[in-house]
Amino acid sequence: LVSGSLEAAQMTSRAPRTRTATIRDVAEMADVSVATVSRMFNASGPVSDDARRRIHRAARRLRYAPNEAARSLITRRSSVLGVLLPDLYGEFFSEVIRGIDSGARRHGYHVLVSGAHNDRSQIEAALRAMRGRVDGLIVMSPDIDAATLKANLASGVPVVLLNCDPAGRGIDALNIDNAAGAYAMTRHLLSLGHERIAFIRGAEGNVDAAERLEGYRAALREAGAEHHDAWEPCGGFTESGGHAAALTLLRCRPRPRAVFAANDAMAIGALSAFHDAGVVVPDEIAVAGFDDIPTARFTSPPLSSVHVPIAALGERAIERVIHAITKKNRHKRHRELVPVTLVVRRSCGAPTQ
Amino acid sequence: LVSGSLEAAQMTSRAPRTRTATIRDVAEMADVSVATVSRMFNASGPVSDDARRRIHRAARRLRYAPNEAARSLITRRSSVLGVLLPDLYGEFFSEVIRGIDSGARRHGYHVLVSGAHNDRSQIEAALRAMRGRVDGLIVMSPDIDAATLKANLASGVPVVLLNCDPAGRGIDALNIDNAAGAYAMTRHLLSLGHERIAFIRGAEGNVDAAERLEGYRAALREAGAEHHDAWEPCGGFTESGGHAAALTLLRCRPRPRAVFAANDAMAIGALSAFHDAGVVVPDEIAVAGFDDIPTARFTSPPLSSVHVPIAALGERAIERVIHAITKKNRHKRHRELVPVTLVVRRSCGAPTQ
DNA sequence: TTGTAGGCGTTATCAG
DNA sequence: CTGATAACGCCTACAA
Repeated sequence: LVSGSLEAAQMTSRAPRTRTATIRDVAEMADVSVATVSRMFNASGPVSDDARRRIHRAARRLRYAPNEAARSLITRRSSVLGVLLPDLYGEFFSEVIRGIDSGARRHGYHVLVSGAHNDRSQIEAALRAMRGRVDGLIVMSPDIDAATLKANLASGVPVVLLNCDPAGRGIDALNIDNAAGAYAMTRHLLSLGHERIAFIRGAEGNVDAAERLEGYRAALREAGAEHHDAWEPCGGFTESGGHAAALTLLRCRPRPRAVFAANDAMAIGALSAFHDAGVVVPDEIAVAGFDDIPTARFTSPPLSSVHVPIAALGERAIERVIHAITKKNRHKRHRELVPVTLVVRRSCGAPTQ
Repeated sequence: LVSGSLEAAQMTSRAPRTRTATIRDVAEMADVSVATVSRMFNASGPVSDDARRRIHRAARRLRYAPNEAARSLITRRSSVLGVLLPDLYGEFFSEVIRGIDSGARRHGYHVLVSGAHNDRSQIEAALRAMRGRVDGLIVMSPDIDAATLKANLASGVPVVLLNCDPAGRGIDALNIDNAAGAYAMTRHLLSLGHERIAFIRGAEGNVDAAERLEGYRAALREAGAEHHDAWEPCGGFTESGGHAAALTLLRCRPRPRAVFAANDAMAIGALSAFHDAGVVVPDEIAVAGFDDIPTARFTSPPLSSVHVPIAALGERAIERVIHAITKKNRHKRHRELVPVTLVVRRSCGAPTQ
């Protein structure tokens, strides 16, 4: 009974705000029809200055905000873009998201993220859950195939594949120019006179990892340089993986003169392993990475790397989805390669810098 | 005319999928009422095995997925949680998001992110845009005040402040135990015999930065250790800021014997500065950081740091919002401190390890 | 166990 | 310039 009366008191004290205001409330208070209110909020038709003023005042007093669910029910668009992520690789991931977010904001979209999908069933579940909540989708899960995508997507939702195997035709794809980057870095290492160059591979089954490996091999092949399978340990894209791989490499005979890691995290792990083993970089062994994450310029020695405009990648992806949403018909689907550049610092033993 | 007939042909070939299926289509094909279909999908009432089978089949053939907009219009919930982020600090940020995402997923929620808000008006815009699209909110913008929050939020949307100034009463807050962590690390440095300890401050106006500074000062004061204002340069939480601050410190007389950075990124910048200057860590100067990001164990020398369970922080935040959503009434709003631990590696010159 | 019908809050199409 | 009013797709009493 006591609690009952307390409740009643509370109800009374804040009675006017018991329900969030609707367009109808605003219309009533401003003494116009809901249609007029709607027209004003969407700039979708003429509204007299007088009505405009009254509506504005009423809306502010009622703290009115349109119900987005109702809007998108009739509009058939949510202004939300979905982003499907793989297991996240530290700084690389955070940069991509930053780019995606800023791009989306600039175009008036929101971002719905869903990360850490390992197996296929999880991806399918995420895909289904996004259905109907998003106007477009950016997919970054390397191991998804076009068929799965099509099967679990609401037909008509534009998709852009980011860093995925673009094998499935008919889907927009955006990729880093991994092969060219790895090729260029390997050539650079070769040009420095390092003959025996090892490579620390990225995650198994990852497209970026595979393409980078390919670029490395192509450069070596072309130069007719020495090469052994043992010089290609896998580091899984993590610092600890790179550390372990570097230790393996140290035991190789002949020992490689340079180590090119498929990403910076692994290169950092390798740097630490060499340091602990008392092997001096770059004098005894040169090191290079891929991605050029912010930390790269602050390792000891500073890390040479292949610069990837990570945030720009995210922004570009956003632009592609939005383009697909806007001009849904007759826009050609194609693969786009984002160019990379070499950043030479001290870890690779180049004379300058 | 030609194009007209082409169009017609296309329409014919894919006529059945011209419009995404609704619950009504499923009901018709399964020869039941929409109510029965709804009951089955929401497990909100009895459905005979026979009907169940037919509905299931129809839904699959039609590739039916409920329209979320319509659902949340009537249900008044979207199963979406909003996350408001500040400018993003690399790895720290990506770890938090990972925790948030995994926590949300486990509870059947989606995550709508919105990042990089600097000034107040941007925050307000983001807040307003989230209105009505989210069931709850996690706010990580340090410079937002409770009043702004209340003014721009739909009333009734639960909020959890993450790493923000919890000054505003009546709002849930989750904070790292910054003071205790900084205090403990400073004590540790002191116990190692380092008398002159400098501190690289984080971003201006950031709560974490302020609390960490406070912990450092408290320990120094308590020990009666030497202290100069010049020993507290600001590094803005970035690697390059830490680098610059370290250079400043090197010019101090007397020169500090240890440097405690308010986060690991700055500590890494400092490490690099000392290395370049030929100052050996930890022999000539000890270094310690805060956060214990993954990279910390791979710097040279490995970085001593205050370990923050970053991902766990995100998960905990999710649990708090969801709790608030579920038992909206009578749940006490309070501040919660996440405990931190000391991780001693080689950079601080401790004898072991 | 099932079906009917009345909203949920907006937008959009018409007449005025 | 303005106002009725019909959707949008779904949930949920209530009745059968």
